Amino acid sequence: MPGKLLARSFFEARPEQVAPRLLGKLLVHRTPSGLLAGRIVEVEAYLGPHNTPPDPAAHSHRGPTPRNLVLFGPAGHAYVYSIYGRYFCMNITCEPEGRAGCILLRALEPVVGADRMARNRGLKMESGPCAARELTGGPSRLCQALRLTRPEHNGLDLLDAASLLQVRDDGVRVSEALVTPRIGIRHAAERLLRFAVPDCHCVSGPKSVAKGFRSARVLVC
DNA sequence: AGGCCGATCCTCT
DNA sequence: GAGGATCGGCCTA
Repeated sequence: MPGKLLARSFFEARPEQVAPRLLGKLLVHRTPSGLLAGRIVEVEAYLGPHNTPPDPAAHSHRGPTPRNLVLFGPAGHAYVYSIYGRYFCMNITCEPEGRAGCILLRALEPVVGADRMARNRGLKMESGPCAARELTGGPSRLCQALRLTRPEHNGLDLLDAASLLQVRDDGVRVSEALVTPRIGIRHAAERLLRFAVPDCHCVSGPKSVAKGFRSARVLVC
């Protein structure tokens, strides 16, 4: 297994603070047929209802429901939900237990098992820099590539050595992050809560968004 | 390169 | 009963 597990305290903080620091970390899935791993290169922060101003784009906006209950539990767990009847998206919970807040994973860079990810996505294995974006560039694409589903993975502890799904730190540091509005939402569409590795060819969205047109760069502390 | 559209179904009101 | 943190195909240019 590459790298080491992260401390719970890493995630027991505000999502907008955790999100940029999550860039460069590994998402590792131990499947029956082998290890799948990708480096996190694009994320979005979604804020819990205790915040002022509130975040109407967040699933936790109107308080706990059967679907979003995991968001109000302890930090460092997987929140996986289904969308548009066909896809899944994966988040990591933040904030101390009792408060909601999470980080949506929007893109990975394939690290281990790219050939199997391509098969999981129903793609032929091509070479070149364009392939990675099609493989794991997008919140539902990365779930498909790593075989992540709500029934199997929602609520899993990502910081437990025994867990099949983990977030790990292999020492790679991302010093700078691109900050832009979040993608694909109706409410609070102007807030700068999307964070991406600058100039990464794996990030999702239209090219203008991917390249960070009209965005800011911040140092990651 | 960008915009529109349909697929498809779960969740909450 | 409506709408959604998406994707891929097809259209225009």
